[in-house]
Amino acid sequence: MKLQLHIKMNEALFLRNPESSELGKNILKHSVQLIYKTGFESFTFKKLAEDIGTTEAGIYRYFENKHKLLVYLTAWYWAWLEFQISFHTNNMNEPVEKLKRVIKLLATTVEDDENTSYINESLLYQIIIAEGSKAYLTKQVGEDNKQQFFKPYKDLCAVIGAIILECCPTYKYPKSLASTIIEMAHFQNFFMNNLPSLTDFGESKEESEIIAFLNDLVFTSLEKN
Amino acid sequence: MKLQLHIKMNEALFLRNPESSELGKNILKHSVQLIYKTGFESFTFKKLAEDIGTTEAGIYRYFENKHKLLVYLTAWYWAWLEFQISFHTNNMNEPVEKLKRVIKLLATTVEDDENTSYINESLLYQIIIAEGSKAYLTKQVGEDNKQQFFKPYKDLCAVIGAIILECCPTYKYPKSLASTIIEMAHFQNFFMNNLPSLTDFGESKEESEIIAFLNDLVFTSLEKN
DNA sequence: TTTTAAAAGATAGTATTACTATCATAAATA
DNA sequence: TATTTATGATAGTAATACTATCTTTTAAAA
Repeated sequence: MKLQLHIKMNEALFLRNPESSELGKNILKHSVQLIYKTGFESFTFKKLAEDIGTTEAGIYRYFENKHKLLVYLTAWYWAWLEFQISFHTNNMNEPVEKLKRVIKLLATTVEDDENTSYINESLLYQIIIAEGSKAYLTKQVGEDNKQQFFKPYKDLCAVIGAIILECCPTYKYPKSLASTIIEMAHFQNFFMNNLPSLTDFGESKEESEIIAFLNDLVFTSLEKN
Repeated sequence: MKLQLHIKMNEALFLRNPESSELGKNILKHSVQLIYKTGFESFTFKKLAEDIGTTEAGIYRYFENKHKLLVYLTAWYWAWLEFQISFHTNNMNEPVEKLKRVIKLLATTVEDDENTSYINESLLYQIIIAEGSKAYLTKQVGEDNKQQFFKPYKDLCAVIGAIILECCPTYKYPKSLASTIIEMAHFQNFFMNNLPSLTDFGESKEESEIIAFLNDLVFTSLEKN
């Protein structure tokens, strides 16, 4: 038996639901591969169409433009990760252990999840690291936010903030610390691999060191407060 | 008497030195204004040329493409900020006070510096916040790095890392903490203004709160270690 | 002062990107 | 079987990201 995890996406992100057809699923699958391979800047709907073996116009029936597609993919990832977190911290009652688990999940390269056949999570994780912030670092961030495009990110941040408060009810910056952990889990990874002198992990290039750094940062803060 | 601060830029960043002519200085000045106004994605050399009253081809004689121009502006900013830091922490002998000053400089909107007439630092600061990471979040980051485009950023990070070690010689992650402070000074500002629920400063929208958060984060870590 | 070299202006042109529109066909549904 | 719906094929447009060329202006060297 195979449980199918289904993430309900914001309908304003697409013109036609990509999960509703083979072509749609192919768009998701191949866009992850192609963005991973070429980077978001040189990624175009034309190349994607060629990759899939359909036409540009075909892609435009699903997504208005490549920005919306990127926002879709990042939103999907945050929703997926929130589920992973709730799943993996489900029966834990020690908040400190929970938060450690969260940090580990944020900073660890995920394996491809067989349950979601058309999205390769391990490639998507790399996309989140290198392109994720481009989803909101735009002039339209206000409008996109009004349309709730970033709700999964904000929800995840709220969940982590709540765990932080469980660890230390008097801590004053739970949400900022949560967004710091999320962003730094990814940026330190990007720096480690691309601009290593911005980190202390340039030699080893071990994710475990990023986790150790974040744990140190977070728990000294929470113990003191 | 007026002291002119001069920042020597990496020559591989431009085709013709923009500081060597009126047109060049206009390119810098108007590109800062235009990127600030329209965002980097919709910023084009054509619009810039119209803004200045020159032609597209004229801009291309100075910069190969808009990516190089963005890298130029960010590199300039980091070099300028490193000078500001060394200037403002010059006669301080208490490392903790020094680091507090650095955090304040990183997280405070700068006023336009009269000494550099053609670059508006206060607009540039906003560009760094919203577009800065796009300078390195690309597929060419490796090549750009080989050409030393990010040296000013790395130098700044090294300076801050050194101050961190002065505060606490046993601390294990000086460089990662430095890059975390730098990035978070900007991201928390962006979040506060655009996605406020990712921070604890959504109501007040006060930079001073970001500074307080970073101080708390950094100094509890350094005291404990 | 004249010569000449370098920078800037004016104009044109190309390939690619980011779309929109239309029509025919295939597949699913009523 | 009729009809809606998705897809495929093709075309077309405006904008972007450049490159090339030629002329005029400016400024430095002879």
